[in-house]
Amino acid sequence: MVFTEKRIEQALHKHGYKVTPQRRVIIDVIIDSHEHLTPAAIHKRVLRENSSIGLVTIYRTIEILAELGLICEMHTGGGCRSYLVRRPSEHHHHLICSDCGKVVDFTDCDLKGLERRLVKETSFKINGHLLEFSGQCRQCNRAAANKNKDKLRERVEV
Amino acid sequence: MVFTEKRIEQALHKHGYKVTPQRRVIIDVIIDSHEHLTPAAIHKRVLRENSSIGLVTIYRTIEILAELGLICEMHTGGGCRSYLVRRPSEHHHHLICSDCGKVVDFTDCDLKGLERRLVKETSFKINGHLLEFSGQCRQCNRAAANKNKDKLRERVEV
DNA sequence: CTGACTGCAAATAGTTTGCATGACG
DNA sequence: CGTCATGCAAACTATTTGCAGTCAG
Repeated sequence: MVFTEKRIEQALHKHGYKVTPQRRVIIDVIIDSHEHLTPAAIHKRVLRENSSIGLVTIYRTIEILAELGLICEMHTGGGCRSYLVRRPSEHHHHLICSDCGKVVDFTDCDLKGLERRLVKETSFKINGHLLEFSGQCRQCNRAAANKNKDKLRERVEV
Repeated sequence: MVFTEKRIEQALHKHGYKVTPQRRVIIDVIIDSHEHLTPAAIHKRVLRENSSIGLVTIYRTIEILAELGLICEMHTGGGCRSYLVRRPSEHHHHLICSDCGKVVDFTDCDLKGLERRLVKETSFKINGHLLEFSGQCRQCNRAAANKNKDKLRERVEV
């Protein structure tokens, strides 16, 4: 089950956002398409319904929808440029610290079983996968913990 | 073990690319940094070594290095904009057809064991993960197979 | 009514291209 | 020496912002 138009409109409402005709069209387009759409692609389709909606409105609307967790962003290659020397091993993954950007590589991901099941269930031919964990490294985690401690202290003192 | 400067220069050479001072500096910077660097960040560091290297050269060099598989691109959120209605289930992943863009969702990814091991080995606090499989859906796979058949036929006929 | 929303135009950021000059092999 | 590489400027593309008018609640 996927969010319906009504559900999305309720969510907008609940968070103090207005439900405008433009937003309705944009939401319809995203719901009707089962592909992942770039802002420009959404705009193109939206224009078929209402030729006066600006691309800016698409950007502003998807920002809100993403913020409310109603749509999700995908990573389809290209665009996110960030590079690292590669390990010659044919295959590896990353564990990335979202605070300091530190990267730890790991090789064995043990997804064969899952992959086999997906192939069986979807009839896809699977060529590859992208797996990344994100979190906080030891230092950043500790730093964050200390900061919280400070904050608590402040609250008590005030 | 990671690609060394020498290895990378050999690879450039082997593929008919020249080893210039600019490329040396860029390669050094990428090797020396264990973080993932954006083109702009690479440029900044490169300027410390040689203040006359242009950002354009960074772009052209990383393009080659990526093409030769010497560096790898990472996905660190933001930048890749492409959206889809979200399933209300708290957690899911995608299987994406690289030909037609069709997306299949799946929920259970069974990474707990791997996650536990990573936590133990790296002392990271893991907050989340990004998992995507890419491949060809049944239709596109079939279409591709037919096209290949046609190609083979052509070759035979010519 | 009033604050949030919209469209336009302009600003900004990121990336690519054309071209004359320079240098690796 | 020829070919590929470089740097500059300009062109593009993608995204964000400022603003005045408009509209949902």
